Amino acid sequence: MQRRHTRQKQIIQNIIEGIGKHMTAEEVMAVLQETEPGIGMATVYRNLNVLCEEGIIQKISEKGFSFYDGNPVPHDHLYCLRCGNVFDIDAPYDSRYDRKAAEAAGARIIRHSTAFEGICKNCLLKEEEQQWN
Amino acid sequence: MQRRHTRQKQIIQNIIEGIGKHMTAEEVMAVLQETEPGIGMATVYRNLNVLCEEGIIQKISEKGFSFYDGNPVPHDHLYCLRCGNVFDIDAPYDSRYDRKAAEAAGARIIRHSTAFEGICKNCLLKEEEQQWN
DNA sequence: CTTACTGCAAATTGTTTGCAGTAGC
DNA sequence: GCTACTGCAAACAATTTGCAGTAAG
Repeated sequence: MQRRHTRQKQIIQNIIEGIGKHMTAEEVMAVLQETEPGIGMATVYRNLNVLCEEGIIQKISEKGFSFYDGNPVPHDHLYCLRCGNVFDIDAPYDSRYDRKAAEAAGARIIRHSTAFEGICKNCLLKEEEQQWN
Repeated sequence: MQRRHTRQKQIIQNIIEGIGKHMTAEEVMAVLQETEPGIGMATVYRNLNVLCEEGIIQKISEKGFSFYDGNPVPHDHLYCLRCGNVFDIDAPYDSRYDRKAAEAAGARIIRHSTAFEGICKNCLLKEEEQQWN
């Protein structure tokens, strides 16, 4: 089944790769509507799934959120318990972790990604300001 | 708002703590029906959420799965790409990881958990058997 | 007695699917 | 021209919510 190159798929890919951060299907849809109204939600989901299969983007499902990330390389995330936002953690991929887990589980590990929970930079700053009131 | 101690909540807690592995809300429901038919799905969800809030159990949402775990201590998981099952990884919690992430993001990290993807022990064994056919 | 909790059904959310029409190749 | 892809609506799964009745304190 030879895959076809369509306008809508190209546009969707451009949006996620261009914006430089992960977004939900809903957010992709919203951006899409600005320039190309009339494209259906189903098309968005279908193309996001295809792009994942092709390894061009990555689907991130953690802590009940679902994001699509233009950067297909596995990387870690921080979930801010205060503001609820999700941030990329820019730390190098540590394959020693894979080896340790492989040993502990007797399994072959392909990749990992870590979900951190805490308070993000912004919320920490806000908290500090509060101290002076 | 003083919380009340109810029979259904106690039963649900017993099930998850007793079974020694994480289970979906659906699975809790199934076990529940064997001994206590008539308890509604909504009650299961409500009590699971309350138990999470109280820190007695833990909700795990990764890779599109949602589990409830009787062990509230954060720990890592392996998602088998072959059989689709989820396994606990029994490795000690490494807080150095938290410190590294805190530094990289300028954030305060409370905890983390890592999702590994790979091939589980069972599937590796099956694969080996295939070699001889 | 008071009101938090229950069981049911209906609502909501996020995502997928069926189908007739459209458009890549 | 063939058939994969689209847009829409309907279907779906997982979870939450509204409500009248029940039971914990």
